[in-house]
Parts: sequence; structure tokens; C-alpha cells
Amino acid sequence: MLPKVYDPKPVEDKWSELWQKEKLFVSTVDKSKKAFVVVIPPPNITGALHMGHALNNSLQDSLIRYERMTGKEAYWVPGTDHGGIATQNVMEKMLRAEGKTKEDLGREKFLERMWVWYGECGGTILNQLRKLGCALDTSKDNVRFTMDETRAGSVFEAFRTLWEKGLLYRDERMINWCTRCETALSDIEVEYEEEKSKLWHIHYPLENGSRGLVVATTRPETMVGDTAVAVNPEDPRYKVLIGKKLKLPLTDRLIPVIGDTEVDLEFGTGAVKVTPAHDPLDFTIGQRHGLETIQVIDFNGKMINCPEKYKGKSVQAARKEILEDLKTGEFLEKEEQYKHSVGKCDRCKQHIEPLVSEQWFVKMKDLAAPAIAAAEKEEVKFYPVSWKKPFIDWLKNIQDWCVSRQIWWGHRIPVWYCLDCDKNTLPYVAGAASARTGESGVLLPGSRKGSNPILSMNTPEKCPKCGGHDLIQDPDVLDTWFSSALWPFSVFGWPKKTEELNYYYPTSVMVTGYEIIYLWVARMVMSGLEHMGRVPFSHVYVHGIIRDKHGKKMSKSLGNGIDPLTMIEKYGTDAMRFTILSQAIGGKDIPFSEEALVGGRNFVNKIYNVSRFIQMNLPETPRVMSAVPEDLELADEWILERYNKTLEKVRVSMTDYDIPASVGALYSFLWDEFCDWYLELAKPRLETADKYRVLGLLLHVFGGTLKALHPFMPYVTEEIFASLKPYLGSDKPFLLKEPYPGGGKTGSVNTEADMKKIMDIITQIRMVRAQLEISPAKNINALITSANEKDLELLKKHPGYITRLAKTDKLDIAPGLAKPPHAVTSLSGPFNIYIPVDGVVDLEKERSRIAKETEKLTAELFAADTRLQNENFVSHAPKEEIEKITLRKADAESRINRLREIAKDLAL
RNA sequence: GCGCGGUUAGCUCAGCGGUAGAGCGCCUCUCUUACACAGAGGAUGUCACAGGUUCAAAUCCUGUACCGCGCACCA
Repeated sequence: MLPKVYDPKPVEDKWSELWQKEKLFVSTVDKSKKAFVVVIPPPNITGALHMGHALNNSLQDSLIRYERMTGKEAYWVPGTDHGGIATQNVMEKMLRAEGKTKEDLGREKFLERMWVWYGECGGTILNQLRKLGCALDTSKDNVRFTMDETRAGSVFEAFRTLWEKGLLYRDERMINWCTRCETALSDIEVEYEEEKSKLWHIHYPLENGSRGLVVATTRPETMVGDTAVAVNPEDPRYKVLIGKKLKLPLTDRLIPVIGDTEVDLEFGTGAVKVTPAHDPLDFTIGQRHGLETIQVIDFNGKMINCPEKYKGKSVQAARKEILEDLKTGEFLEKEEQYKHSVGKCDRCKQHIEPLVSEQWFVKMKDLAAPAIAAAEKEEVKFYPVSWKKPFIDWLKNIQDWCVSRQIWWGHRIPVWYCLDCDKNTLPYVAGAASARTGESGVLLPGSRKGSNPILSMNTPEKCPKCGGHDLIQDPDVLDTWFSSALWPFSVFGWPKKTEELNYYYPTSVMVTGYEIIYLWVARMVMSGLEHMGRVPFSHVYVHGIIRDKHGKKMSKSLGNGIDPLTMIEKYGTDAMRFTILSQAIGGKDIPFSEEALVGGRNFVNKIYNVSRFIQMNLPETPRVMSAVPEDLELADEWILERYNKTLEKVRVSMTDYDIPASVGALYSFLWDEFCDWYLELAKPRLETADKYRVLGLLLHVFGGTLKALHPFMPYVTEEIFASLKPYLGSDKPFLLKEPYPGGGKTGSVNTEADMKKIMDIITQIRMVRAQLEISPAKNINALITSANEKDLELLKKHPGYITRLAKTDKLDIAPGLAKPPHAVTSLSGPFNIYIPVDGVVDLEKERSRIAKETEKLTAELFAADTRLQNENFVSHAPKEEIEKITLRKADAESRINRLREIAKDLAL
């Protein structure tokens, strides 16, 4: 006999290995079949998978397996992402642990280490995905990487196309700079967080030293880079000062007062210090008024171009000193408590420094327009729809995308410069190794205007203009999202016109968390339309974020993270998949706790034990037994009906990507209906001549349920299916090869209603047993009677159901039965149920039971009656509703009357 | 400031026009040979608040409060 408790580990190891070995998940171009394609959101190679990945991939796997079983050529394309800054930070951290920096290694050696890391981490991730049961063919030649050779080709092609269309350009702008990661970031890589700070009011005197203007600022340290003070030209307080010169405190510079309508009269003092080099708004004001831009903070976050005493100091240190000096000089007039949100690097949480710098940008407006149209026409359809509007709104307000990053790990910008042609325009310093670029010879961050970029995938042989060989490549790499944006077609070899690309593109659905809709989904849609002329996927299935049980984001620093692999160890993959799939409702965040897994584990165990029970009853010599027999009796028809309806519910839910509804339907069918009722009713029949017909149906329904559950819980279903296969008559090597069940026809219309009547009687008797504390071991007798003989026909056909499940010994079913002297009574629909009890009935208990019941029914009667009395209800409500209420009223009346009679009896 | 969610049993959440549901927890009984990771039964809810629409509202509309999340602003 098999053990009572299911042990997932050996089962999971066995099958995940076999699936890969037998190439179960391989997809090939098959034009006779409709393709169902999902491209994996490639996990960053930054470490182990987390709960978010578990959710994301469980959802995708469910879809892929489901669609494959419905007969589509389902292909789930595996891969990983190099993950730019995030991964480089991981490596830098590892180096730090060794007491090294990336500069110690130099660019080349550093990248070598990164590739070794890719080998390790990428492998780990694939391993973990296999453990999760993912239907991904992880053989080497099928796994993509955003930085492998093919993908590099895609990136170059995209870069070249955009460049040639003038959609990619280099310009000097104010960008977000992370002084920790030492790179520029795009706007969406900045997180804003509310912080408590101060608003400092500083007096800027007039040229002659007399009372000037008071500015309010949160960043006093930038004042050494001020080149003006702006006021609103309509401001009566300051209008007259426009054009006057102010003496910039702590320096000997004079700066003008300018008028600019962007200045808000209400805010602060109504006078703004203008630091074009370090504030986005000031930058535009500066451009408008032709102000000088003085960079006083460098790319390391240190002060430059300022009075000697602040030079080289960090921003924080400089702020402190400058404030002290302002106080000493009596320039500081006020300190106000102030809350404002501050930009932070989404990778390292360091404060973002707005800096002016020359970077590569992608022009977005033209790219966004077709994407907006596609979303509006729902060529890209969001599930849930509520993401449609935010998606479109974001695209409508899109800004150009800064795509250059000053890090080493990534696709190097495919642009070279000729040091001969451009020796006067390039900020090039030959010789000494550069810490920033890790190369000898430095291309400084300054302007390269006037130089001629040479576009080339590989190092050009020579300068096409002068034939010179002294070429230097742009030191920057591309934003990691640049390659991600191409993923839905780069995975199929684009720009090569491969057969795969032709067959699999556009893909079916993109499954992703809402946190990367703009960062990623929007860019894929734009790229797909731009480079392929078609949207990359027709559906976007948006899911939420896994949070801790209190709704807090899981994070390392909070220590509230749950490791999916530990959970798999403890509860099994199927249990974890079931749990998170059940909770992934409507794209909402999922509060997750370990306790929730218990339910999943129990369900897996339940499934396993059903199979134990069935197997116990099977003949030792296997033969095909699964069948829907002729001459079904009520319970058989009922379970088939429930089975068919459940499968239909699953089918409908799946078209809506409502996986929790699918999983939930199967759960309650198997547990509440199949196990709790049908199996219990089948047990005695297994001892009779009926045995093989019952077994046939048990196998049919359970086998089908296993298939239906397989997309969600692949391991346990595969394992059980394998052991039942000879009885089920399947010749398929794996469950995934089986067609998804469904489409069965339903039985007679009365089946469910009839069964419900019997179930209710059973429940009533059980209730009496429980209330009277009659031991389950003890059999009792019951009398069931009704005024209408016809009602009893149904029960007479199936006395065994009641005998078995209510554990009655002797069961009398007849019209007009009188209540035996020592008996308790219960009502079920039109039936009076009398249960004779030993000794004397506790009259008090019985009376109060009946009183309570009467009370409930009276309330019901009153409610029904009130509605029926209401003319409006009768004239407006649909017929069926009125009928329903009428019946309810009659039922309540009948029961109340019957209860009254019994009460009368009891009084005697 | 704009937008999007949420507010239902002790907890976590379904339901989204026709008599309030699940899982977990709690209470009672049962190791009845598939399963105690189980079975049977039970208790527990002014469905945030205020208006409105409707014969009928947890469900639709409007507003309010609180919680969360985006986006914008942030001198």
C-alpha cells in the first residue's frame, strides 16, 4: 500500500528530469496548428528567483500547458536578461567582499567575470524554473540571453534603424544621474520618495549690499552654481527688481534678477534661485534666458567650480558648511520644516542628482503614436482592462528616452570615433587609463558635437573618411531595457527572417507584473510596431506583486521575504503553485504567508488520496476500465453533470485569463462534490455487482479531473496519471499530450435538483445526530414522510444514499407516517423526518430547536410575503423571480405548519 | 493636484443586481480502512459611511472618510 501522505520531492525530481530528457516542451514550426506563444519575461541574472518569479512563471506555465492540451502548438520561449545596472551592482558587491573594485580589474577582466557569473547564475535560474515545473525546453540551444550573439545582432539592427531614421540622437540634456552607480538613468528608473527636509530662506543682497531678495530652497549647496534669481514678471513685490544685479552670497559673483512666468507667486518667497546645472526647471529657465550653466557637482557627487573651501566635498558636507557660513554671514533668514519627494535610483536607492550631460536618446513621440493607436483599438488588449488607460496616458506624455549608461555590463553602444578626423571635437585624453571607462585613453563625458560617429557592429577596420586606424568606441552601454524592448522578436532571431519569427510572431500573450508596464511592455509594443510592423502580442496579462501577509512589499532589508525554493522544499511545487494561482485574482497584489501553503498542500494530499482509494479497488491486472456506463443512476448522472459544468467553467475562465476561477472550480468540484459525496456514495456500490461500472465512471471523472488540473499542478497529476494510465486507456507518455477534457453533454434537467433534495435530507439527519450527540458509530433509524406521495418516489429509488451517508439502519419512506413517540423531527423541503431516539427525548432541547426553526421560517415567510404584497414587485420583477418567491413563501408556510403540529405533540 | 485600486466573518480574501461565501482560525463529535494534511456538525457579518437609481443594492450612480498604489508638482 502506498503511504498515506504524499511526498512531493521524489515525484518532482523524477518528472522534471524526464520532461526535459524526453523533450516534452520542444515546439517546432507546425503550420497545420495554431501557435500559442508566450515569451518569458527574462529574469535578471542577479541571483535566485523570488516569489514574484514563482507567480509570474506559474501563471505562464498554466497557460502554456492548458493551450497545448487544447491542441495548439504552444511554445514558451525561455531566456534570461543580463540586467544591466542591477547585475553589475551584484558583481561589484561580490568584488567588494574580495576587497576589490571593478577598476582594479579593468573593463576587460571585469566583463570576463560577468560572463562567468552569467554561466552560474543563468544556470541556477533555469534550474529553478524547471523545479517550478515550467514547461520550458531548457536545452542549451533553446535558451536565449539578452546579450548572446543573436540578441546582439538584434540590438545593433534596432540601433541602426533608429539612427538612420533620426530617432536616435546624442544631445546635451539634464538627465538623472546616480552618483553611486555612476551612470545616467532614464526618467522611469527614478523612484520618488517623500522625505522630511527643510526649506531654507536665504537673502541675496543687491549689488550695492542693500536689501535684495529672499529665495527659498531645499538645496542650498547648489547656490554656488546659481546664475540668476527668477521672479514672476507679474509679481508686484519683485517686478521692479527685474534686470537688477544681486550679489551671490559666499561668492563674489553678481547674478541678475530675471522674470519668468514659470515662477509660482505662491510658493516659498516667490523668488527662485536659478541653478541651470542642477535642477530640471532651472535648466529650462537657463536655456530660455541664455544663462550660464555652472556645474558645481561632479559625476561623483563632489563639489567643483566653487569657492576653494567647498571643493571636493560631498553634497551633504557642502550643504552643512554652506548653511553654517550663510548663518555666520547673516544670509540665512528662516528654516522651515518641509516635506517633499526626492528622486532615488531604483537600483540602489541613492539620491538622484540632476546633471547636465551629453547622452544618447531615443525620440519617443513618433514611436508612441502607433502604440497608442494599438492600445486604443485593443490590438493589444489588457487583462484586466483597467491598465488600458494608464498605459495610453503614459504613452501620451512620453519623454525622450535616455538610453546610454555609463556602466560596463551591457550592449556597448555600436559607435566609434576617428581620433584623427575628430581630434579637435572629441573630449579625448590619450594615455593614462581611465577609471570610468576602464580603458586607456579617455573619452570624457563632455560634448562630442562636431565629431562624426561611425556606426558599426564590430570594430571598424579603418575610418571610412580618412582611413585612419586610431578609432575609439563609445565607452557607454545601452540601457538594459533597450534589448528587453526587442525581446518578443529578438528571441526568434530578428533581423534574420527566420521561419520561427514568421510562425511565432506576433506572440499570444505577455504575462507580467504591473510594475514594468511602462518600463517594458510599452517599449515592447513600440519596438514591435516599429521594427516588425505588428504588435508583439495581442494580450497582456497583468498580475500583481506578491507582498507579505500585511501587504508590505517583500524586501531583503525588512526581512519579510519568503523564498519560493524553501517553500517548495517544505510543501512541494504543486502546493505552492496551487496557492499562488488561487490568489492571483484580478491583477491585484497578493498578500502571501507561509500558512496559506498548508491549504495547497492539503489539496495535493487529497488528490493523492483519491487515487489511493481508486487504486485500492482496481484489479491487479490492468485493463482499460474508464468509461461512462449505460444506465446511470442518479448519483452518476449528478457527478457527470457537475464534472461537465466544472470543465465548462474552467474553459470560460481560461479565455478570460481567470486562472484563480479555474483552479477554484476544480478544487471545489474534486473536494466538495467528488470526494465528499460521490465517492462516499460509490463505496458501498464497489461491494456489489455494480463495481465495475462505478469504477469505470470513477476513473472517467477522476482521470478527466487530473487532466484538467494538470496545467496548474503538473507533478502530482502526472504521477497519478502515470499509475492509472493502463486503466484509463491512455497511450500517451505524458499527461501534457492528452487532450484537455470538456465538452461533455449534460444529463437530465432534474438531476441536480433531485440530488440536492437527497443531500439536504442527509444533511438534516446528520445535523440531528450532531445536536443529539449520537456517535457516528451508532446507527439510527429514520422515518421520512410527506403529504404528497409523489415526492417520496425519488427517495424510494435511492434509499441507499440516505442509509449510507446519514448512517441509518432502518429507513422507512412512506406517506402519512406518524411520528413515533420518542423521536425528534427535522424538516427538509416537503419531507418530515422522524428520528426515534433511545429513552426520552429531551423535550426542552427539542422545543427550543423547533422554536428557533419556526422563528427563522417566520422571518422568511414575512420577507417573501412582503415582496409579494408589493404591487411594484409583482408588476416589475421578472416572472421567474416572482415564481421563486411564491414557492419560497409556500415552502415556509408548509414548514411552519408542520412544525406547529409537532410542537403541539411535544406539549402533550 | 490627477488617476487607479481597496474597505465583506477573528485573519486573508471571493462574490459585483434577486434570501451573505471560501480558506485559515475557533467550538463539538469522530482515528467510520482514501485522506486527522481527514470526516460530520456548529458559532461568527448594521457587506466603511451618507445620499441616490431600482420592484429589489454588498453588487449600479454620486459624495465622504480611511488605507494602498501610480503619475505629475515639489524653489
